[in-house]
Amino acid sequence: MSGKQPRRVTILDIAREMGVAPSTVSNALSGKRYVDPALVERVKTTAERLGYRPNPVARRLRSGRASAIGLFSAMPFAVAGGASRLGFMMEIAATAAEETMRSGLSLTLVPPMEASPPVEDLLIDGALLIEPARDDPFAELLDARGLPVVRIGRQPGRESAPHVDLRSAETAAKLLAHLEARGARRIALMTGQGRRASHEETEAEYARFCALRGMEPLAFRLTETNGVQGGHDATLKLLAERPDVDAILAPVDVFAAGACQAAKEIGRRVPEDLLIATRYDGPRSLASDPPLTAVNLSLPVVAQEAVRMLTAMIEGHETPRVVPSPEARLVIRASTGG
Amino acid sequence: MSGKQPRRVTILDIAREMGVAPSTVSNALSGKRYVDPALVERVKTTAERLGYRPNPVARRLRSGRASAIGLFSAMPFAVAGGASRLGFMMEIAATAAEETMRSGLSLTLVPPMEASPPVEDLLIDGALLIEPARDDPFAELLDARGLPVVRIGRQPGRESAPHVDLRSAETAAKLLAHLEARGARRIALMTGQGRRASHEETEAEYARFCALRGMEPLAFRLTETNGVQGGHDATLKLLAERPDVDAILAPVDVFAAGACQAAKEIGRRVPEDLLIATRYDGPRSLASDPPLTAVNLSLPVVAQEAVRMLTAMIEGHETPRVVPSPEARLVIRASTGG
DNA sequence: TTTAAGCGAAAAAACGATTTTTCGGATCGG
DNA sequence: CCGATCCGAAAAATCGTTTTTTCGCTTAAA
Repeated sequence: MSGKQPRRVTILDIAREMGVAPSTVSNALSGKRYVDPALVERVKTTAERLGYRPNPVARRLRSGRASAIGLFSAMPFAVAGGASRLGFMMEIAATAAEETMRSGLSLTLVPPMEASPPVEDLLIDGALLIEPARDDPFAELLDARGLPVVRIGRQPGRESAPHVDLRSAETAAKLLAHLEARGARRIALMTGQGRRASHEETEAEYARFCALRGMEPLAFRLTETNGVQGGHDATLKLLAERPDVDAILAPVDVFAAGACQAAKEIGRRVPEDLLIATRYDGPRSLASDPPLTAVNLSLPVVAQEAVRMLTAMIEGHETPRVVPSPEARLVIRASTGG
Repeated sequence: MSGKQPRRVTILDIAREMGVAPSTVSNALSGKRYVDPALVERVKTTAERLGYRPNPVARRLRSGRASAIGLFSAMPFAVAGGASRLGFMMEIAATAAEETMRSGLSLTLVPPMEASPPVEDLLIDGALLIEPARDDPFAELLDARGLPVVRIGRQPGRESAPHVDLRSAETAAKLLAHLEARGARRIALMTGQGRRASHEETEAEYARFCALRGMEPLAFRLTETNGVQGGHDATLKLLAERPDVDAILAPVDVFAAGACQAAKEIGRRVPEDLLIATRYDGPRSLASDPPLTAVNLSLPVVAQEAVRMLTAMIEGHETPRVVPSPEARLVIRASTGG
């Protein structure tokens, strides 16, 4: 069955085999110091023949070199995790893992958990942090540990930290314009309570939009951990108090899903009587009834960029501190009459 | 910004500070050997006071443990990866990551890639392998390395290897019975070419189903790497040659998605003229037009069980070699008249 | 009273590489 | 011809733990 592992070939085996010093083997293989070219060749051949694979742990202990990065989600459990675990984080994870492996590193998944994971014990050289809020605890732990971090989405209060900008203001503008074009005259906004850039930018854009049109702003911040139920309840209340609302922009997909449910329950047809739109075009927007209009955030590209920034930082290369995400594209579905 | 890092507190600092040996500090903190309880307390206090954080790299180098497991997908790129990266693997990844972290380990994502990832160099103590085919290359590499592996889905030819049984025969039986109940009289089967247990079991179940009813079997194996297009083309051909086919069971979701497309193109209405069902109830089955009837495979539970088995194996505990997945539940959607 | 166990803690070795220091021999200038 | 310089490679130190071995002391058995 699981036969015992044959001991791994080390640099010492090569040295013994050739009758040279381990340091010479190391230098020959890494090219850090000059070694006679003929000897380098012999070392390489021997290493190849013996099947030598450097031990990344040992290498790291001594030199502090890179071997893995972590992907953290700052999103609360009920939004990022929960029953249907798919979504934002996983979409980024898939691409990031591939890009990471391509750089010779590996990607450790640090899911949102009720009990905060032991950040200190993780063997990582850097981290990707998804949509951190203003006082994100992960961000603080990671910064305290002195690790290079690339944020996916600007972190309020840490504008100068390296990040991929998700351009939420533009996304909000697009969605609002779309709702208006579809006939909305009174649009309500439902964002999350977490102090994330996407919420703040969306609110600002919404305020501007309303001001320009003399539309009375109707903005709410819901607790993200309440999930679908939270969106549902808020929508019931909203529609009861303000029956003239004819569109809801709920960037958090679970809230939008809850809004759909609520509308159906009280007999408001979507999209005929009420338009609903969300931000992330993920499984939840598809699974809603009706499916939700959203935007394509090009998360694979975002993830790729983020990994590139992070690996550059780890290796000490220059890299721009802010990289914009590709322009978001509207994905029009039945919830706005697609 | 990131001021220079104050040298990290090591176990040696604690030892010096207290005038005891480093090994005593180690044993006091880890509890591996008996140390006077009063001394343990003092050590812990001192460690706390100095802000000691164990260095995971050094720990790993000495103990040989990577404290991580890998999640491998044997599924070909076009099915598991590609444009829409979500799905089976990611759904398992999300739960597995959480369960893994709960055990004090971390999870490394090894995505399906065109160029096979360097399995030898990964820092892992064990692996989860998703739906390996008979001669799966990952399985061979992992076994050759002597790593504990838990398969998610039985591997043909390696029946005795530890795995979570996905019970594909029962799943197939359920789907076939459902199609029949919805009026199907001539059901075609579209599986993949990879020699996976799920395909083999489904085919066997299908053969039995047909034999019992005197139904002529119409089974096809498509190349999985052809993705949606493959399912699309095969369906066009099938329906042209056998217009009497009134239902298609395509366990691979991309094939089912392709079948939907093809049916629409040639004016066969789904579900009125043609029933279509698939296996995995993931984003692709939701995103199809119409959404696809599928089964809930309880992947979170499956992932959790698999991680538990694997951690038990890594720690050398006893564990059953085969654990059955929960019973699959039909999720009836529009593609079969849901 | 002598010796053998037993015990908790100290000391040392080990993990596998990288980095720094030392060393022997050739080269060169004076 | 002697000493300083330079060079490539060997030797040693290092990274921070864990694991193994050794040690000094007390206690129990003979």
